[in-house]
Amino acid sequence: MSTELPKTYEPASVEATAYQTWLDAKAFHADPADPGESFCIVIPPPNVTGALHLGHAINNTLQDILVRKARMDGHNAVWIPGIDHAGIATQAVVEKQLKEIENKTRHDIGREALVQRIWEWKQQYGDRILSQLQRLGCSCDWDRTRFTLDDMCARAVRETFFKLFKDGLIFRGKRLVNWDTHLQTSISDDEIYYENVKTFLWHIKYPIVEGTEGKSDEATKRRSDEGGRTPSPTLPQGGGSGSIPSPLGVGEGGGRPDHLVVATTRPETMLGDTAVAVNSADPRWNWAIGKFVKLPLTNRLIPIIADDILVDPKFGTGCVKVTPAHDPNDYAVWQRHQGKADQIDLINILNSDGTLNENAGTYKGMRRDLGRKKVVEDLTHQGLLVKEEPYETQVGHSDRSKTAIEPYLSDQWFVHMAPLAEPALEVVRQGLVKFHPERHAQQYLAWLGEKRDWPISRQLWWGHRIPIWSKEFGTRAEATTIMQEMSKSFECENNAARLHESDGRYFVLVCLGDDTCGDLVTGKISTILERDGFIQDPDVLDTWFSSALWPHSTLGWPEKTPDLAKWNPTTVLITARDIITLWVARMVMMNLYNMGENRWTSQTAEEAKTKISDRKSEIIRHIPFAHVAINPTILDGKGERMSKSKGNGVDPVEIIDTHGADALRFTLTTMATETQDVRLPVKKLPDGRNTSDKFDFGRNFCNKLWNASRFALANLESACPLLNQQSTINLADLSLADRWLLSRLARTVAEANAALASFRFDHYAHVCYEFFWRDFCDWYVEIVKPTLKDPRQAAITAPVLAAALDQSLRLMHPVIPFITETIWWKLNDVVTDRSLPGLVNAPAAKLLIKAAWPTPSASLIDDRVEKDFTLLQETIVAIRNVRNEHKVDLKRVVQVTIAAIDEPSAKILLANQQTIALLATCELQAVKVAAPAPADAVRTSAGNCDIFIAGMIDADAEKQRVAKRGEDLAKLIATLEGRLGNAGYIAKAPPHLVEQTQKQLADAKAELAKL
RNA sequence: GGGCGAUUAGCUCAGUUGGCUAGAGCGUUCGGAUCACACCCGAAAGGUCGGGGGUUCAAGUCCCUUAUCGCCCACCA
Repeated sequence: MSTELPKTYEPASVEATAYQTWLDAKAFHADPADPGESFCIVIPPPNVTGALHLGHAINNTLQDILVRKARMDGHNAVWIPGIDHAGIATQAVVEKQLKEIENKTRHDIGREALVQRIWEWKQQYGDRILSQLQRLGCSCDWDRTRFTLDDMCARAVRETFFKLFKDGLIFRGKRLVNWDTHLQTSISDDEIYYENVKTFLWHIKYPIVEGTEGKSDEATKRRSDEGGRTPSPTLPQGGGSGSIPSPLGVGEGGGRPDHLVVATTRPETMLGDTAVAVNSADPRWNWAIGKFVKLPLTNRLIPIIADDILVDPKFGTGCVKVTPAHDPNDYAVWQRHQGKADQIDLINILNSDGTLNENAGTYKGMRRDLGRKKVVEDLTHQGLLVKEEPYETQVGHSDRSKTAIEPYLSDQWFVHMAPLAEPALEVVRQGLVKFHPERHAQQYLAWLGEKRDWPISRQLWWGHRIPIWSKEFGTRAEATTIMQEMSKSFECENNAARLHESDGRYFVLVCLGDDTCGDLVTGKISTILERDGFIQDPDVLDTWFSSALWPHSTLGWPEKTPDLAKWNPTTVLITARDIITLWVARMVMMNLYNMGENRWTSQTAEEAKTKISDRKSEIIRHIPFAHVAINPTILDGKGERMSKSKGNGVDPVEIIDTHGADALRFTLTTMATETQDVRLPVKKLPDGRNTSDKFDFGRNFCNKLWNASRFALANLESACPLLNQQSTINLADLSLADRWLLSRLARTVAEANAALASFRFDHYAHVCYEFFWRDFCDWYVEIVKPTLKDPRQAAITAPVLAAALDQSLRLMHPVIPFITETIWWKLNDVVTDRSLPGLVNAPAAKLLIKAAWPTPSASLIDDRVEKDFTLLQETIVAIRNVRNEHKVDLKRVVQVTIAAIDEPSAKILLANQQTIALLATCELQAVKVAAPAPADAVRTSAGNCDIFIAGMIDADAEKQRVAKRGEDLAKLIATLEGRLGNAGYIAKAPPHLVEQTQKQLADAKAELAKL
């Protein structure tokens, strides 16, 4: 017997073999020259820092489903795998290791050595991630595995940076960044977490100075130079007598106070204050606008300005100290007032390590917490501290170093977003890029719509080094001259130079797009530059900069490769919703920019809209992907997001060990709904590994498939002679069950197609489950058991069984590839041709992964057949039901008489009486219209046919059963009568519904009457 | 504070444009070692669809409101 298959499906014994077979057959490998419609998915590259968890498992399972389906559809399909170098996260991990094992910092070993160590680390952990994907069954084209820091990606990064620089979209600027004083790097907003900290709100007196004599600060000078205009034209005259009395700082003389009070949680930052802001509509303070205060401890004079955005008069004292260099809101004030009459200064008081610098005067060198203590002490001594009130606030901390972040003014590189964002917004608005579910587009549009400039420099060593060399010159003229000379010697188009002015200093910045196109004699351009005193920027790029290029950089861009021509735009991106902004939006921007012929940008929304409307067919070739499908978030048992940083991630390999890869995949796929996140309680095994009962669902399904296949294979083998002399089978030769099964099969394939086309993975898994377990196993297989033993009947049944199994395996292969592939080989051994000519086409294939997707003839879908079969099912269930209620022994054959409602029903039931007898363990006495009820028989019904079962002796059980049915009917009748009694219903509801209700009522009444 | 989502059986979730006596799996109860499968088979119990309004002939489904939970964004000196 060919079914030496074990009774229970053992994933471990087949998975490795199947996977190796696919690899050996190069089944994952794609060639752009091959025929077939392009289908491409690029993997969301997992961070090299961590092992994969179940969140990755669901994401990659869904991708694998689509790519396997596409392959079976005959598309030229490729799935590009890869890993992200994850800048700060990776460097932090290796630095931590360095500290723990060797007690060294990165400065001890230097840039090159550290980067070398990170590469070693990457090798080890990157391989682990790839092997996890392989255990999961991912059919990635491993020959095309990329790393965001490899040479191919680096080339794309340099080229992109260069183009952006040349187009003026990259600029250098001083910005307030989130500064990690420990790692001494800027970090992005998403790398910050907030902690509640109990501190104080200190209220500090700032004395008001009448007049402006004695002031010497720049801002005042500038204002004087500009003619001493009134700072705030909206200032109402004679304020101060307003109805709100000032509780604080009322001076002895007159009605006006001689000082104002500000409140702060960070008193040490007052050393960098450059203004005090009030609301122009606040009568308590608006009279003071334009005056000055003497900043305590430093004795600098700083202006009182109006800023209605910053200051909420209802909050606190109504006066806000402004420290532009150390607070994001205050920085915004500085920006708002730049170039205006009341522009203010910007003073940085911190060093990059978080200590106070020379601008902090006598506090220089102190750490920020010490400085704070000292400032409070000194203010207290001077009697300027009004109040110290307990206060709880949230302080941002670095995700990596766990230390408090500091808003810090620093030189950074930025990408100017607006011109890139407009086209990216428009392609989504116009539906060239579609989100699934659609609502996620909102987040994308909202975020991108802000067009906030993108800070791309990171003070790290691990990453793409910024391809800029710079040198300072004494004067603008000198710098300009050098620029001109350089432009002569730079024949190559791939380099650009620009003059940069900062704080009155002049720099020449040179961006090298392609360092290799220098003079062949003198060598690389960078070498020449460095010889001339230019130095390369020490910073590296934000990881997202390289990730943003992923859909084209992985395919070889900027080279015009066959891969790129074939597979970009890619077909669909599947990702988690938390990186819609950081990643998805940027990919859309950069693909449009890089792949568009003329590095297209748009200054206005209108311009973008017009261009895209007019040239849709062209633009559609420049998007990175046509669809973005968002997969659910995996939560742990407590409902918290599974993530590496939280440490609650579960390794999919542990689940695969206990349940099998297919069970994991199938279960996760049923959970991939559009709305719900997936809550996955896990439990610890004695050996410390995790597992979860949730995956029993998938494991059971696989086991069912395994055993149904064992049954089918054993029976097909014995029917083999019949199969090989197979003659054409006509629909008319088939039994009701055969035709029903084929109808259900065809319907299921259609539903699966629709589900996958709309990224409803849960629907796909669901229809597979229903068809295979419920229809195929529970009904069809049970019905054909005796048929298969009769050679005459088996001549029809066996081919149908073989075809149905063949199609089922194809249908389910994308979600459960290992088990279906393994069974496929066995099926190939037993029956070579499973086609039913004209009905089911089943082209032979050695490997299922390369087989054709099922395409049973649509004409097989037959509502009439399905309805007739339902009558058969209901009849059987009704008899089983009564048997169970009466506790009839399973083996006891009961006598049944069926009084059919009409001739067609009688005909169906009569034709299938053997099936009824078999599945309901009964003997049919009579099946005909209006058959008389035998004496002492219990009555039940199905499809309005009366079913009489003789020999039921449990009177109590019967009484109960009848009573319950009577109650149900009474309820139903009341509902239906109510509906029909409603004049509106009769008048307005569609006639077929009214008719249906009337019929239901009549049937219910008739049944009740018979009870 | 703004945006999005969720709330349906003990648990985890489906429920397509409003039109069923609201479904599934697990769990529970009853019956079963039947020769594909006990990771199984047959059957049953279990829900006024978070609360309150409204629209409609008809609401789990649409609108308003409210409560609770989750996520994203912006964050109060």
